[in-house]
Amino acid sequence: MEAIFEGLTDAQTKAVRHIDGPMLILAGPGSGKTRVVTHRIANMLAHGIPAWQIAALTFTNKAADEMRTRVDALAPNQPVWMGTFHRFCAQHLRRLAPMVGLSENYSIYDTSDSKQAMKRAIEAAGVSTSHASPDQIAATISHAKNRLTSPEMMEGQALRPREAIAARVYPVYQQQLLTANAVDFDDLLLHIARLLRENPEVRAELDTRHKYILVDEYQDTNLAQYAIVRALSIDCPNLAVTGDPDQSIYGWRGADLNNILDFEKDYPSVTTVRLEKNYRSTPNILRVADQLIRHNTQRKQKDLFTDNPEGDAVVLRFYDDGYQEADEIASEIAAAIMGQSMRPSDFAVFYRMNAMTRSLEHALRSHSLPYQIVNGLEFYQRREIKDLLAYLHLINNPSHDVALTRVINVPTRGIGAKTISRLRVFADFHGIPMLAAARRANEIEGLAKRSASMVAKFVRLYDHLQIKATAPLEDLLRYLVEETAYEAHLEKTAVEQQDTSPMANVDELITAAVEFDRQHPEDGSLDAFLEQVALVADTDAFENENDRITLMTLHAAKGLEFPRVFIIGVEDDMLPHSRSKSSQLEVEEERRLLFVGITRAKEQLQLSCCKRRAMRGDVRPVIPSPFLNELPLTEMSRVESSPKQDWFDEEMDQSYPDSWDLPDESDPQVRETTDQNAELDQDSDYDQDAGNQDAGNEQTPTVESASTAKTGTGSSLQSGLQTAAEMMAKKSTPLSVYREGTQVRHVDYGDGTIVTVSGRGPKRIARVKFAEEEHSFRLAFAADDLEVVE
DNA sequence: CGTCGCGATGTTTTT
DNA sequence: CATCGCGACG
Repeated sequence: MEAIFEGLTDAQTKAVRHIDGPMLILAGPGSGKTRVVTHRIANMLAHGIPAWQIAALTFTNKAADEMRTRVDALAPNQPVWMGTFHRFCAQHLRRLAPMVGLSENYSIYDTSDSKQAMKRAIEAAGVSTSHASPDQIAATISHAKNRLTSPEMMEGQALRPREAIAARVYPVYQQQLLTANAVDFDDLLLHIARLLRENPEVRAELDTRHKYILVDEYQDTNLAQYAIVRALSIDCPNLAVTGDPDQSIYGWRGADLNNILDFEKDYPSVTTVRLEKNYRSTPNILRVADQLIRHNTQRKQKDLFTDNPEGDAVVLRFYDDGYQEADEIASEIAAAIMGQSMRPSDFAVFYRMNAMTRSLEHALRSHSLPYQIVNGLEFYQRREIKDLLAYLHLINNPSHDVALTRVINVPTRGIGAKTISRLRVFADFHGIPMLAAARRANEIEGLAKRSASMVAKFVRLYDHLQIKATAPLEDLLRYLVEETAYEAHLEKTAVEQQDTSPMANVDELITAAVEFDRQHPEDGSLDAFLEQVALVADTDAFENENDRITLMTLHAAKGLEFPRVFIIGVEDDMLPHSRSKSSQLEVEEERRLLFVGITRAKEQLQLSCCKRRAMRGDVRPVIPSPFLNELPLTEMSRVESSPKQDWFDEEMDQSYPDSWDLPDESDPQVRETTDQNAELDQDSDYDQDAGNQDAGNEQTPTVESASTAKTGTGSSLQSGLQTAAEMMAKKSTPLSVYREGTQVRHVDYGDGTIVTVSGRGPKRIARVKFAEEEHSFRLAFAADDLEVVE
């Protein structure tokens, strides 16, 4: 009990002590919010509240995992429910499915699935896509769902042309989802929200069941999520929400800032706690963040303060182009790891768009620096993975039309587009799933005898696979690969250019399945596995515990912290993004996005901006982000790039005016600070090398320092770390000891022999035969667990 | 029916 | 630049 309150401030203690009744925790960045929430849960448990009555809803899996880990440390093995809103809904919907016209084994369509379904619905609705693309229609419908608008409601109110078009597709799309026994991401929330509203018994039951509810990042909730939380807090209004209006960055997804701004009105008896003291960042960093966010109007003024030491000035850095930006950041990180004994995991690079990782990856790799890209998709986007998952989906839910369409001719079995289209039309006409239509292939007019028999053959294969539906996942997957001759298909259709062998990915999927079986011995059903895959993406698949530089979008950065942060591409049309400049509200959200990025940094922060950037093929001049002018430039360290001496640059430089500078040069304050900073640069001790070189007139100092750093760091890493990027260094790598026939020992499985090794680089996978079983290991991650036996 | 290659096309952020 | 969709050919 003592430990629960140890070292907390008064405000924190107040929040942790609070048990019954509504509470609003306004938590600035780095104010120990997670600490408060987890300690509060521990305190509730200590007061005898049953763990199963507590549910903590988060926005991302990452946040839920973090919370779980920290609660476990305080109160081990308590069945407190922690997870995302979507998972929460998915689990309740399993049980309640029949009430909304679904079966328990319903499928969750991911974004690409629903895109497919959307296209089909658009076609079936006879809507032309010349005025609105499928993506736009999908976005409009998604938005409607997030506002709890049903197809009928939309018909009555549709005003704008785009909405009118979407309103015609919406009911068709929804009906097709129902027929497919499927839901999209939005439906998970929508179905539950409607159930709670329309069904008092269900509402009352769940309200009591989840007597204590915590919501994290409340500023990011949309109307559907708001309605859910509200409905669960009527009889038992023990709702505690945490959030920060300044960190609301999901407006585009329907998040409504008013949910948090009006919380005190919704729950008049609320206890409000403000956590304003920052434990994370230096005053330098906080002042920059504070100055920036003050330019927003949609906010509650908050005073951020800290006891931390002053630290280094925030750096505002200009580079010639994205390549230089990436390369110099890599050099700087390499130098810091070498000279200041920093670790790769101390660094993070944030950017507005996923597309900006290319040059970074290249640079980090050439510096032999280990990194990880926190990015959804990737693995689950791969063709072979999607194929196999589609089979699993279809086995689990015979109505999954998107999955059927994907696999019916994979491997090719003579069922072409025409046949598929006939099946679809027949299915639509009878309102049945396509697999059911396939079973009645002989009834379909105009279907060639040959095609019909191919379809029949596929149905037989399906029924054959179906037998194994309840087997352990590993068995099922292996059986599936075997029976469909999938490996042969992969070889036949191999695209010789990938650095990863498709079969290695298949092995990895099997490994994931084995892992899932192991972690869920009781409920390890196919259903649960697919749900997990659908709701996780692989954002948090491999990230904790490995010592790597983190690359991620500003959105993904929320909730995290790093000693040293680089934010790249702080440029106009990038941040704010060109598509988010149409309204003041959108620009404010972009500003909050930068605010979130800045406040992730604990010790050092650099914002950078290029003079030109390669975008979709050609190089274009860049205007610095208008946000830069909102920062306290006088106290920041401004570093210009050293112009390279080659014809290309000279030519390019001529196309830029000498006065190239931040926008709005008429502002006298900016001019002044700019000049002052020219001096500051020379004194800056943030990075001695870079500072001196950039201030001086030497010819190619930057290049020089980069190459020094490269070799130096490479060797230091060789001795210390085992990482994916390190393996990519062309010659002898530590992991090369893993070959076919190598004897290894594993902590859990004992002694074994490597049977095969496949894939290259970070995806290199070894298949190991142990006494009783075989397992695949992604060497980059498992090397520590696989000890080589002499 | 299947595959290949071309041209056109469009690029934010995520459960 | 990269993917996607479509059209022509085998």
